Amino acid sequence: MQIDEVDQRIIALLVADARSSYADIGARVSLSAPAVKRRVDRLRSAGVIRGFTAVVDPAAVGWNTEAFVELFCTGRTTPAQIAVATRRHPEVVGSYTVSGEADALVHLRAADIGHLEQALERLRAEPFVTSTRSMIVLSRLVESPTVVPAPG
Amino acid sequence: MQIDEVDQRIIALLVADARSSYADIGARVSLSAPAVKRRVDRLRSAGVIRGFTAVVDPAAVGWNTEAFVELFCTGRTTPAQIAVATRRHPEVVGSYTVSGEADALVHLRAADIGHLEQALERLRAEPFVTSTRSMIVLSRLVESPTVVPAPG
DNA sequence: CTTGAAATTTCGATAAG
DNA sequence: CTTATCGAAATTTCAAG
Repeated sequence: MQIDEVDQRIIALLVADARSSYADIGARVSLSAPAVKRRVDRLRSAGVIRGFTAVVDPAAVGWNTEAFVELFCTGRTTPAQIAVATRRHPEVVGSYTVSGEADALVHLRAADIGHLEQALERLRAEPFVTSTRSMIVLSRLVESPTVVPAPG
Repeated sequence: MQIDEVDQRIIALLVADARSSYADIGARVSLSAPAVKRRVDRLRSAGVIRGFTAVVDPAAVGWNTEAFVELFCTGRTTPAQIAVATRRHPEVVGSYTVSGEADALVHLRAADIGHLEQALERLRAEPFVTSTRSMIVLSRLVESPTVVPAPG
């Protein structure tokens, strides 16, 4: 799909504030509200824009503990297997296959250390997991929800 | 601040779709639209809801390469130092101090391997960085923008 | 094929109960 | 918190570039 500079600016504006009106966006990109809506609809159906979400402070809803866990897997483990296995756990907020020593990196978010330990235990129980190495997050320094290239 | 079950359900609905109307949300939580708006306003000013954003497919906007980099730092490096240093780089989408071997974990997103290498080089040039260990993301299996505890 | 303008419907914000 | 109201925004339709 083709994305022009106007689309990029619209995307950037929606990332900054998903609730801004089409008229507001239109004013900034020199287009009418319906024209903006059509572009947004097109971007949505093309999958460029996956959706709109609220950014929530995890601590405020009681999720105070976070960790990144490196997974070491048995020889013939497929990414698909890791995907379905990690997706099962509600504590998993991110999961990636990676190059390097480990086979996968899993981002966990839990209520507290006890909850985290329990989630980790469940992860380790997956049949293809041979071992894990955990990094507990001490403080979150940066966390951008999404990133778009700078307009221009 | 106090968050009740209704607030939690409202948050969950907004995470699922930040553009749903107050009336729609109200219908699902058995409240009127103004009542929902008041709660959302309260949650926003309390910082529980940080904002609303569009979820964008990074690949669709030309960011095809991703990596997690472990930072090893000199003895007296503070989290604040790491924060300001990592925040400077536009490729950094996440940055955390962690327990374990490394001192920090940095999540990078770049256009391609060349761009990633360049960003990594800039990171390694930070005075307090003694060494790094990179995990290049081969495939993204799970990536939830945010997570809220299951309602109920 | 995309835009802009007008018309209709829906939504948001506020006041009152 | 709810109902009611007014102004604004979204959405559809349609005509024009």
